[in-house]
Amino acid sequence: MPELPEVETLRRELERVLVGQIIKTGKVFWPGTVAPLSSSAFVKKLSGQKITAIRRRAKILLLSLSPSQLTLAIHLKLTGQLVYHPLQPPQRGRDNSPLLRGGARGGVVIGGHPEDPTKHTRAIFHFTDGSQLYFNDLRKFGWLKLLSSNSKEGLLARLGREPLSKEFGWETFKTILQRYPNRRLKQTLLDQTLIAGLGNIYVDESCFATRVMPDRRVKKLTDSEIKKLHRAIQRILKLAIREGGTSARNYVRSDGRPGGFVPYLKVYGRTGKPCKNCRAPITKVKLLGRGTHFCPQCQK
DNA sequence: CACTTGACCTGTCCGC
DNA sequence: TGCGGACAGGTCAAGT
Repeated sequence: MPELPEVETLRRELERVLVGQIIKTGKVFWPGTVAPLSSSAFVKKLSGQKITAIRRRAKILLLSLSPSQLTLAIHLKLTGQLVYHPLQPPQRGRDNSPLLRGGARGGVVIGGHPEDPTKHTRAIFHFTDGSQLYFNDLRKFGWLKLLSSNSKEGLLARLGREPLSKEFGWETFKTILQRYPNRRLKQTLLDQTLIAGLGNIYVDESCFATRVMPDRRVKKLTDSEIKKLHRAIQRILKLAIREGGTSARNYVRSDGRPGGFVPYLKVYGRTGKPCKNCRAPITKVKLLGRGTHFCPQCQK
């Protein structure tokens, strides 16, 4: 679920609160999340490191660390979350009763943090100012990797164009599409080695906005449709970023609140509901092994 | 090359 | 109520 707009939303939010922070320590609850390093090696390498920058490439977050010069790469895959808990200032008055400290289930932890790890918390980072970053991941597909400069290059080498970059003009987009003329449009749009950052939601939405069926052979697209699709992809991604992403299922922003793009969805997750353009019921089929939503009347 | 299946996982939902 | 199965959908590997 986290696609480019969701990861970019997190990048912007975390950049504000994490750059300059020093990692005091960490805890790993599911070793697979940090493989191939052991949990202890992972924590040891991170401890004492300062976060100097947070970038994004495709759906990957890249945290630059100093002085090690390593990069912490984070992929949320389907259900990953990064939730930041700022330090809660100690409170006074009756709420400060020791009885509430680390108290019973549902109790507030005064001067601590709003939540204990959930059963889906796979790792926690503790910063020297007392704040924490939780990595939650229901399905355990997400990962955290500590990379040298070389291994980082290796990881990023195969990724295609950033769809919101200056280099992604419509002519470039056309060239990319023509690379595999016999493919279905959806397959090329999802191919991270060609275009980096689109996922199932924004592909279906972009196809609807262009009034094109996702299973169209790429070579059958007209120039006018390619231009329209190019504009639609950029417009939808930008709007979704502005809205903080799409919380269709698990995704939340770094403060735990959902993104605001769901009301803008025209086809994704609207199976059987009337098309917002023509009232025909939105149809869902399986294409390339993925749930694929479209309007049978509007899209050709 | 196009396309499918399975693997990695756990939760929700639906029909019986 | 529980139980089995489909489904969610990012990515890669392996097979047809």
